[in-house]
Amino acid sequence: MADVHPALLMYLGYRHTENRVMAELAEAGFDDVTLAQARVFQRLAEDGIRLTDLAEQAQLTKQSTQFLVDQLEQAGYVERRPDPSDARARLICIAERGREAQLQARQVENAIRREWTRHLGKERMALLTELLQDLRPLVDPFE
Amino acid sequence: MADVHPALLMYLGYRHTENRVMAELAEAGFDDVTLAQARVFQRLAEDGIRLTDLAEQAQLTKQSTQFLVDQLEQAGYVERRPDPSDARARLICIAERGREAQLQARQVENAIRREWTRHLGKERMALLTELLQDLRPLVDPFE
DNA sequence: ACAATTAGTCAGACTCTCTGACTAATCTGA
DNA sequence: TCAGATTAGTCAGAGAGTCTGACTAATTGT
Repeated sequence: MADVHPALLMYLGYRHTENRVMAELAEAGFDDVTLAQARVFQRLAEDGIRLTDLAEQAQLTKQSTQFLVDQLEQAGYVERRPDPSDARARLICIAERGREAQLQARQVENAIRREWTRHLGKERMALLTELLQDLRPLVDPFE
Repeated sequence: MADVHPALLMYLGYRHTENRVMAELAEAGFDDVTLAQARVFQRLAEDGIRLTDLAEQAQLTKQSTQFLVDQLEQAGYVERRPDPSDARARLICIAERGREAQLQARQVENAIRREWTRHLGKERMALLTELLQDLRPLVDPFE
């Protein structure tokens, strides 16, 4: 069947990457992060993010996000700092252990990038990335 | 930041499509399907599939899959038939209401395909699909 | 200054997913 | 051939994840 929807193919690529990252994180000792936690963690920005914004990006309610961030904080992956611009808000930042996990995750991501590049060739891999980027305005609610 | 991982871009495309399908299904009256149910339903083959195989493809335990299939069956989206080749097994098939929902979902998918094609152009859309297909052996555990 | 909005929290219910223990049918090899 | 191992599915219970609703405190706008 040649007529598989591109979105399904995208899903396969994403799922494969997520699986690999989770597996290798666990192997590297980060075996206390759940998938749900990782999906939230993944969206943390370098300079911190508010719970509400994080929730919106993760497509979760802020209560659900809070539940997961609490666990990430408990486990040392994340810390909350006061938001200097708003006393109600707090900025969720990557903490020490989170930084280490992030490094590990990036290595897996890079490995996958290399595998895909080796398979497609450098040109076509660049093309794929470019095409996906082009599609972004249509599919990314934050762009 | 130009260096977003292609897998993340893939995720955005998939999530957008899934969101759209779910929203328009709900609008068309199929508002009793949950996301978890839909993700299982999506994997049903024309000639039926066994619970165990469905579970493997959905990356769930067979107990979880059973839980969701039971609900889909209750709601008329799915029916179970005996498997002629194995008296232990049953084939999970698409039922009447499921057929209707599938039709609706396909229309949304086709609409998205058209939108993407309009945005990228016919050539580049074909190229994207081809590149994603090429990647499939690396990312699809069933290929 | 005060009403409306926004950021976050708390509590409780419901959905989803898992592990473990089980039955029945099928397969395998001595 | 037939007894043990495997496979397909089920049942029960626990745990994780997600939601809605009600709330407090800070900020914004008029």
